[in-house]
Amino acid sequence: MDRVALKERTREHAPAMAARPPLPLGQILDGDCIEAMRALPSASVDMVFADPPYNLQLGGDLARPDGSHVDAVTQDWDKFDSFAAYDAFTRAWLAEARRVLKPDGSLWVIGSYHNIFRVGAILQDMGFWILNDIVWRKANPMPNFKGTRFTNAHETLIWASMGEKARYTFNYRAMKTLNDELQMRSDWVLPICGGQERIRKGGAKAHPTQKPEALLYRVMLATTNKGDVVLDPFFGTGTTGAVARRLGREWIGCEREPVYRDVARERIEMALPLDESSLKTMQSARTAPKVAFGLLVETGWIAAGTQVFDRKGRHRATVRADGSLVSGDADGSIHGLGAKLQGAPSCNGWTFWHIEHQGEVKPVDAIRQLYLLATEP
Amino acid sequence: MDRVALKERTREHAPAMAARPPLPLGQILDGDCIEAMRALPSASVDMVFADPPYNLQLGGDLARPDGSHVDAVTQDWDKFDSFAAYDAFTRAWLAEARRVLKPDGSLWVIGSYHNIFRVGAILQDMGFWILNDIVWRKANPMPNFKGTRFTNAHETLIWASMGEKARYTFNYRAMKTLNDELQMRSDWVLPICGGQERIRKGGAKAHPTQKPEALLYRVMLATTNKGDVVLDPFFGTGTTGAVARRLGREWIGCEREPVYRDVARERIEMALPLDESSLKTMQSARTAPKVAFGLLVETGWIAAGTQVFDRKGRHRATVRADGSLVSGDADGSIHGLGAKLQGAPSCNGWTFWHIEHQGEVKPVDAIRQLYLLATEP
DNA sequence: ATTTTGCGTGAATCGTACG
DNA sequence: ACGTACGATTCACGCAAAA
Repeated sequence: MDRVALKERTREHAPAMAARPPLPLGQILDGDCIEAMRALPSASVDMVFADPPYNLQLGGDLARPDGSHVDAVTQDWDKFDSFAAYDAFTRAWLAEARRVLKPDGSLWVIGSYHNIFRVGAILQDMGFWILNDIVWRKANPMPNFKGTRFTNAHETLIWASMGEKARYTFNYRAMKTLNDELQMRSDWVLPICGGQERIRKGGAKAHPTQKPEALLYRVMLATTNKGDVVLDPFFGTGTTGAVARRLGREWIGCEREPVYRDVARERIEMALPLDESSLKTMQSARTAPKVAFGLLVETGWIAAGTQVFDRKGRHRATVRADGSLVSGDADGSIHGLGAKLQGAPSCNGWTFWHIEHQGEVKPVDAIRQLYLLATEP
Repeated sequence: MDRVALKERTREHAPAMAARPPLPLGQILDGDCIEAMRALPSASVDMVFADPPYNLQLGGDLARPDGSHVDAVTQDWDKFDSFAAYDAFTRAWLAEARRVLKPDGSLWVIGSYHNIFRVGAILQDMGFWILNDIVWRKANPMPNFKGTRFTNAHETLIWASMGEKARYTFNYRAMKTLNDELQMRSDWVLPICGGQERIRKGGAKAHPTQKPEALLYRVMLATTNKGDVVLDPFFGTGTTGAVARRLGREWIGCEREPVYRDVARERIEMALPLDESSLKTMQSARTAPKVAFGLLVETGWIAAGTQVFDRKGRHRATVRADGSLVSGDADGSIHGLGAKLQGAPSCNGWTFWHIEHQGEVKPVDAIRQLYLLATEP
């Protein structure tokens, strides 16, 4: 895995070499996240992923043109008296996040224009060093029903290290493989969380702001390594925990609503960890084609760990988490490995590799077509 | 054109009713932008578009509000001090921008993750109300050569009104037309400025951060009207002026570098204004000529006594001679009765009620459109 | 069984004029 | 500063019901 930049030496993060309290791995801590984080030792986690309240400040009710009611975020946890109050809250949880992060760890925060500018400025003031801002471009956002503004079709994530000179983890090669051999950009197109993935209780959504697993998948695959500890101070229904388990990362959550904690625990229990070979991500350079095979893995159209094979059954391979394939000692992109196994100069992996899908054997290109049909036109 | 929300009345923006200094339209003001803006009358411009310096370490570009120089010589410079200086500079120019903006005017700022979070938080603190954050997704960004981060493939714009209750201009219909009859979203894909458009002096680019005209075109078309005054405090090579001229908007620039001023003047002179007919944009119903339902009855397009019904045939009503509807005991306007029968708080009668016209079932809005077509000058 | 149509819904700062 | 009346406004996706 890639380690970038020099190791930062700061007194505040010198690891305590004496006996340290054990980390509550795989646990959801009860109560206020700031209090909960205080119970954790300093410099002990590799990543913090935070989806704090956005402080939306919504007005009255909103109706669609057809008269139906928009189910808005009206929860108390999103209410703050003023920008100053929100800022104080933000400083408090960020300070704890900074304390528990290892010097080489990194921070992710997601937000919208309501809060993200404040969060970004505060974390800069605290010494965090912004590495990228990432735009999650929603494939299917809610429209602006009244025609008063531009459709609010994205959210923003900030990725920051502990300081300008800090090392941090960035799995460049895995990201490039995931993006079909093009550098991963700062704008990610992903659908919002809906369908089977959206957790419902009695027909209603269990949590108003559940994030898609594909988003966390990319975040974690890009900036943590297997076995790393990921802390989510605003755990909600546990998307972070579910993805961490799938990707072989350790996790700790904080969540003060008992209902969300229950939902999260049940959900994470059902998340199946990927096996060892699927988790190994590409380490070296390869060459390959166009529409990302990795995107199909990330979005769950093809699960990591899935077996693929050629039409005559002479070659088999396993899909890894970053969209690469592994077959015995050999690995590569769908195209590279196909060529290697056949001893051919090149291979169109999309038509070479097949998959069993709904009881039928289909080329993986068929899955791509399904994805394209479902997302593009 | 659309005006949204109530007119804000604040003392700070009460227009001076006495003689006002004339606006220096079509001029590039010399010197520091904060000083230059001080020469402009309060509440006099409709839009401010600002592309402030991004890089916090451009010591030469940073001056404190009192004019003193920000010392940025030492390599190990104090981040907090530099952020504070940048914030002071930002507050100073935003305060002047706020003073010169009309109560119904709006502000645009473009930036990257280096500065946009600070700018956004500060403008919120000053009372500006964020309407959208817009992501300019670069079609052709510079790659990340070292492979240490995600390719930084976007910049962020903030669009803000003078306050929560302020009116602002948003040409919804023009944007929808521009976007192939779909609502314009908050993510815009546009190429960076290059090729013929990129101004060069002796082979080298004349300005390091020249923005594409397409970006300003969309900004101005969306949020100003013909004849509006647009102020750009960081004029550079005058993209704002060139697009303003093309779109029939007035402009004022501030730029302290003589070289940029010369380039901008020459460039804007060559920009050809569009003719009147090209400038006419699609109007929303809100601003299109109003047609009362009663007028259609009065003029015989819909006869009194005609039966109207909702699309699913659950409700029927009869048109009365005064343009009201009656259904059993209930009556009212097309909107009021529609709402009443559905038990809804409101209803768009134009699309709710249908009529049989030439053997087809059509919303009554279709008849209004026919009327408009037939009576259009 | 397969295709078409209908309907519900998603982190939303979502109206204006005139009494 | 209210209240009240008028009237303008939606995209993509998942799933269920119907054809």
